[in-house]
This record gives sequence, C-alpha cells and structure tokens, in this order.
Amino acid sequence: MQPKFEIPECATCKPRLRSLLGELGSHDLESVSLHKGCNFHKAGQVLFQEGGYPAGLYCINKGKLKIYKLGDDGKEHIVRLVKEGDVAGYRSLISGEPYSASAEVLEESTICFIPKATFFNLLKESSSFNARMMALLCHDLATAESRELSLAQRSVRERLAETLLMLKEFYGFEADGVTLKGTVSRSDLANMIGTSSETVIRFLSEFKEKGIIGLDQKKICILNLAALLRITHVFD
Amino acid sequence: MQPKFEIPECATCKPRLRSLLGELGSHDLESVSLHKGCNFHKAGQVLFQEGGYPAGLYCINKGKLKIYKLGDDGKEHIVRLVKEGDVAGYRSLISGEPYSASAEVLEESTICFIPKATFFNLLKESSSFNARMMALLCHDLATAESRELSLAQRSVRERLAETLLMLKEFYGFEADGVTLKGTVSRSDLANMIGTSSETVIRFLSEFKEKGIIGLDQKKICILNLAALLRITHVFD
DNA sequence: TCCGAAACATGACATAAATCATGTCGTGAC
DNA sequence: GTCACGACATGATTTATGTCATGTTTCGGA
Repeated sequence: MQPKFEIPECATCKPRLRSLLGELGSHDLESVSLHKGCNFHKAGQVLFQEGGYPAGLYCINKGKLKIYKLGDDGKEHIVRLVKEGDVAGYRSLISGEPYSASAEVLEESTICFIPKATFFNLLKESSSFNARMMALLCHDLATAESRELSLAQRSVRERLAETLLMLKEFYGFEADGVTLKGTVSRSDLANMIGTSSETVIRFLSEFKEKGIIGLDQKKICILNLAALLRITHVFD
Repeated sequence: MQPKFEIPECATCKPRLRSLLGELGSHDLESVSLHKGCNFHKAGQVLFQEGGYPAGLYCINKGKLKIYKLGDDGKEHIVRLVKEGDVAGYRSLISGEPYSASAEVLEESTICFIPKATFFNLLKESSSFNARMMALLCHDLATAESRELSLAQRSVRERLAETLLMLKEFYGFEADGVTLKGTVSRSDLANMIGTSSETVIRFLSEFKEKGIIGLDQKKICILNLAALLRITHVFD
C-alpha cells in the first residue's frame, strides 16, 4: 500500500518534533529510538557550523538554540531561535547541501540526534512525517520572507517591537504574566534585528521610559502589549 | 511497491519545472496534461494576490513573473523573480495557507495551471516529484535567508552589486556577452534591494561612471564583472 | 505627430542609525 | 573581598540613505 500524503490540519501552528514523532507508528518509533543518540550540551557550545555537512537531524529535547549566519565581517545574523520540541539542521539534510547556518546552544540543553539514514527512511516510509517536514519547510520559508520584508522596509524601532513580541511567543511569560521566561543579551537582540547593540539598548531604554516594557537586569517584561503592537503597525 | 525517496543529484542548481515534469512516468504525465490549463498573460497582470487562497500550481511556460509582498505603507518588496520552467505559488498550496505574496507578470507570458487535486496526487504518487518539491522549498529557504543576511548587514551599494549579478543569472546575456537580456525598472530594482529608486539610480550612475556597467536606455550591460564581485565582497 | 504620463536623473536637505568614546554595573575567578 | 572582564548604558559625532523638489527623457496613445 502506498503511503498517504496528508496535510496537517493546522499548518499555521508551528509543527514541533513532539507532534512530528508523536504520530509515527510503533514500528517506526522503535527504529528511531534504536538509532537516536541523546546528549547534554552546555551554553555556548556549537552544534554545527556553516559550511559543514550534516550527518543527521538534531531534535531539541530540552533547552534552546540560536541559528545564525555569519556576515563577511564575521558579524552574526540570527535567523531563528529553536526550543524544546523543535528540530534543527533539517534543511541541509534534505537538500544535501552544506549547512548554510550555524547552531549554538543558548542554555543547558538535551539534544537528540537522528542519523541521516534513519531520517531518510522516515521521510520515505512515513507519509505523515514527510508532510510534516514539508509543512515545516513552508513555515520557515514564510517567516524568513516576512523577516526579509521587515528588514527591507521597517525601522529598527519597529523591528525591535516585532522581535519582543516574537520573544513573548518563544519564551512565554513567568507566573507574573509579564516577565519573559529566559533572557536574551542585547547583542543577540541586535543580531536578530540587524542593528548594533547600542541602538538596541537605546530603543529598549525608550520603551522603558514610555512604560511599554520593564527592564530588571537581564529580565525583560512586557507591560504594554498593545503599545508594542501599535509600534509594529506603524501607528506612531 | 512503495515509492522511493530520492534526492536529486544536484540540489544546488535550481530545480525547474522542466525537470520537475520531465521525469514523470507516462501515466502521471497524461493525468497532468489532462487537467492542466494553459493561458496567455499580458505584462502587468496579477496572477495571484497576498491573502488569497491557491487553487493550484502555476507553471511558467514562457515569460517572467515577480513575486512580492506588500509592506504596511503599500510598498512592494520583491521576494523573487520567476521565469520559464519555474513554478509559482507552490508554498501556499503545500502548506494550505493563504498566499503570503502576490505574483505579477513582467512580460508577455504563457502560464499553465495545475489544479490542486492533480498537484497533490503527484505529490503522493511520485516520489521524485515529492523530492523535487522539497528541494525547491529548501533552495528557496536558503536564498531567502541569505537575502535576509544581506538586508541586515550589507550596504545598498553591496546589495545592488549582488542583485546585478543575480540578474545576470536570471536573464543571461545577449549575443554581445555583456548586455542583460530583458529589462528591469529602477523601482523594481529598488524593491528587490530594499531601498528607494533614487538611491538605486544614484548607485547605477556611480557604477556607470566607474565603467563597471553600461546603461543604454532600459538596457543594462555588465562591463566589469570582477569589479561587481569585489563590491559584493566588501573589498572597497 | 504631438501630447501627457511615467520612468529616469540629479541636487539639496533631513534624519535614522552606525560608530566612537567613555563610564557604570554586575558577576565570576582568585 | 576585590579584581577584572564582559555586558549594559549614554553621549557626541559621522555617515549612509531617505525624502522632497525639480527637470529631462522616453514611450504609448489619441
């Protein structure tokens, strides 16, 4: 019987590994568990580097990564953040090209590794896995293109507001409902936005002045979400 | 027998529809021909629009398109150019989301339309077609992310040089070996680069002064390719 | 063939953001 | 505890590029 090709019901919500592996048949799951390796990684560790060749897929069990490209002058441009349940390095794996970006561990993480052969096996045997990989590719392409639009047309202030909203989604809030779980350095923020850390600091201060955000050491809290949305939408 | 999943030999060269359909079995090809519609389109016509829902896949038989997103102020950002042999609108089709960009015909074109059902049939029946769509997605994702890097870190002069080199690949040269086949308006150039048309004009003039390019009306010729590459690589 | 609109071109000026410079604060090593 | 280093912060200055204004050319249509 030929595998069915099905589009996941909700393509707009980011497909995570949880759901990626969750729907495999027991046979496939067994094969994956058999071959996967699980490892501990400290903050700062580099999982893979631009230019290298992938040997398999990284699945984040716990922790967070930043995926970045280096510019000619060696400056980082952070392309996306990745957290528990996400996968990393799948694009190069599928296309057979060298990594086009590097991955660095942001906080202590447990990361599984699915070897190339197992991955391709899954890709051909499981049509739902296949469809999910496609959906992931589509999702990442869409977000890459909208970041492109932002970089091309929006001011740093607007991009910072966008990024703060993205971080809210990525990290979520602590119990108080305003403070972002986890932290980002100013320079990482700058490297996501495509600006200098000084400029990020200046606009963060501005937002703080206006009571839109709060800054307590490394912690950022979002006090006025509506204001951030407004900035994003150019009403200013 | 289950379909084999194969990665195309050369994933770096942009997979085009020619090769996409070229390798289908006669049965599949028949089904595609049966359902596909072929139409004539004049320059300026809009094939599909951001926000709309796809009913199928567009395959460019002859002609060229620009794919663009609109910013908040209504300004275009051109995400990619598409020519004969390429497909358009496949991302939304696969992900089931509304179009995230619009497509406008740049010059008189013949464009085929493969209905959704036929497309998904192919996707599930032909593993080579499936792999090729994946390769296309991967390719587009990689280029989107490197454009992102450019926009984030490079100057307008550098991005213009890059774009001219891209246009060389896209259009190719006329018999003289220096003049680009086809034309691009200054404002389209600006909308690819993420700048204003005035700025594009200024830098084009600069390049012309330096003998790097020639401008004859709408036609652009590349006189000193090495110099363009040098600008791209920041040696300046 | 002429007209008008759109594309092209160039100058003057405004401004966002980069860069440089300096200082403070917090944190981990010893 | 204190020392040093990296992250944070802020000011001064420069620079790239956006914006506005004006003029020229090109090209399609009446």
